[in-house]
Amino acid sequence: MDSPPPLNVNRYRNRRCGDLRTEDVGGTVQLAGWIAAKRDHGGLLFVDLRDPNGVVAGSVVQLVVHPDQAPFPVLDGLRLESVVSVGGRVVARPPETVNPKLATGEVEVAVETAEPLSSADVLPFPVERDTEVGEENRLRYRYLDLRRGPLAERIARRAQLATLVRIHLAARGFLEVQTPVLTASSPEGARDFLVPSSQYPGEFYALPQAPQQFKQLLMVGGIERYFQIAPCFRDEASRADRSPGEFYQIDLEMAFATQDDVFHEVELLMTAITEGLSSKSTSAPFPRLTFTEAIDRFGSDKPDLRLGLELCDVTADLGGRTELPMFADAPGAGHVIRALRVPGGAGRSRKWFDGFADEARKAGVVGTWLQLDPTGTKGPLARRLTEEEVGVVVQAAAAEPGDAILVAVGPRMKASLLLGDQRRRHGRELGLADPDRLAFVWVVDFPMYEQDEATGAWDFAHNPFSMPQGGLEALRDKDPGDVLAYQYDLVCNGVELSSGAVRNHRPDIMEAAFAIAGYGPDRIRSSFPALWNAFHYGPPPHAGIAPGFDRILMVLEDQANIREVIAFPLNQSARDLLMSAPAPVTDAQLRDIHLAVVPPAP
RNA sequence: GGUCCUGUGGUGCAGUUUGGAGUGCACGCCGGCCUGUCAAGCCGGAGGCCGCGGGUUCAAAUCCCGUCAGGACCGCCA
Repeated sequence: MDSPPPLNVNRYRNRRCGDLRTEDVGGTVQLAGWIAAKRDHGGLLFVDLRDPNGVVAGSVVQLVVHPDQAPFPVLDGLRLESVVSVGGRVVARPPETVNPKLATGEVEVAVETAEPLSSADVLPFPVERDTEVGEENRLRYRYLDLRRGPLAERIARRAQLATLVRIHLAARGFLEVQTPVLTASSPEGARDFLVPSSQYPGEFYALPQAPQQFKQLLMVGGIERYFQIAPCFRDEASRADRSPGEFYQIDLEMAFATQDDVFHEVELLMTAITEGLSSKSTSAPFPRLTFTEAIDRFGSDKPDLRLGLELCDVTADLGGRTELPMFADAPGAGHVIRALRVPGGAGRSRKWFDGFADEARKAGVVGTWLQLDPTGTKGPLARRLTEEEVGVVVQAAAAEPGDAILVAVGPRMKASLLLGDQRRRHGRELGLADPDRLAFVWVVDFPMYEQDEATGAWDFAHNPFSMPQGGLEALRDKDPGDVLAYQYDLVCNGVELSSGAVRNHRPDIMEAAFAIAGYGPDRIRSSFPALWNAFHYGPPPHAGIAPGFDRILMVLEDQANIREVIAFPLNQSARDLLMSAPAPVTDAQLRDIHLAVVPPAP
């Protein structure tokens, strides 16, 4: 924690509560703060007075008030968390009453005057005691939750992160440019938040889902390196790691840059962040996995590399070669046979294994298993495979006695993702994730297109502005499913921190790329007119990325919920419980913007 | 749009499986006692539509249906 701000010496206070030490004994002080605790002994009243940010810094000092003195009824009558200014003398505590748990524990302040500055009602939840409080109450009384400390500490860390990012990127030659919050609706992506125009009836601004097009326009405008801690707005459902509505990205873009250049800059930034704000360890350059490798080895496009466990594939060893039909038929059906070792899992209950099989079924995969019990190999596969075949699986999975092996048979992606999910869950459960490590990894070479299962139509898998690897030739000659994009993710400890790409700055390649997804040139022109036009006036090749600001904080602060790193978050269902938003507006307001509300049909 | 979990004095929880009087714990609140506490202590007290509505039953916090609120997840998030 940084040092506190300069103290305004005035009639409220001339010292901070938490600063008082033995060398102050004998001096007269004026203090102000919150009443953190009261201990009334009848003949003697102790009051713990807390500074602003006091819970964070542990900056509390004990006041002593005698019943025959004027301040007694004042302090006696104020409830906890009331605000008071007191004058008094710093005295040394009798040796037997020194409190070694307090920084100020060797002294106390004998109160001579007390002026109440504000009073507090009975609190909706305890501020000082660190009892669990329901999140609904914490959000409704966010100012009290902030006063409690842990949240305030994370918000302070958030400020430090913002400062560090600005100083670091400015030193690396990035220009911070602010882009509009009121802009045009974009046809791709999530649902937009719309802002009706009062000047233009029936027309709308949209809040940006990201400054994507603006930062590319800045490249065309000759800005060599751009960054912004950019607010992004998406009207989409939330998750624990995803705010409904608004979030922040460290948005950056570089002209005449390659994928490697972006990686280098981000590795410098993330290393600076880790070293500056965390006791966790990391090492750069970060390892790279292709999307295909990530799926095959870890069953996820955002693998937690701390877990160690990897999937294995026995399709070549067992597919078509066993008496077990689901294995024998797998290669012919284009299916894979994959397995995951669960350390010490042999003794798990039948219900546990059935749960896995059930999840597999829901995922459109066959799930089965082996238990390497010391008394013998058990599980459905033990009965259906020969001893030799069991040995193949055990060896491939590198399993040891006492382990279980989960096996999935089905389409490559589905089977892998199913086991990847198990890997993540059991890995965390088994404590395989080192909490002191930040395991960054680049996931590269994402496919450019994905095929709709039902219609067979191709669509962009990710960002339509990404440069296809191999350019025009690849688009012309390759099966769309085989075209890779210069598209990359930065993953840390199983959390997707960031997506980025080398952008497609060539109108001709853009036309070809959009054509495969079924969009004609008119569609590009009408959907992205500014970018399309700009790319006809000498756009430089450029590349960028946008690490999630809130997500980085979550990882640094070991928080599973994004609301824990935001001062005033919306709740899961996008309500602001503190400010009561959203809320109806007056008819006059609606008239101004030429809107009428049509309630949903019952 | 869907699935699951939770809802009990101001706070956090137990009680719900197996229906039997709002039964309990810790904290807070109000009052009293108390001159060395720092999670102060002791005594007393107040505070409940068991989220809400309906149903089953002699009887519902408990079982069933619906609904609202909070959370986790699926869909969604270029």
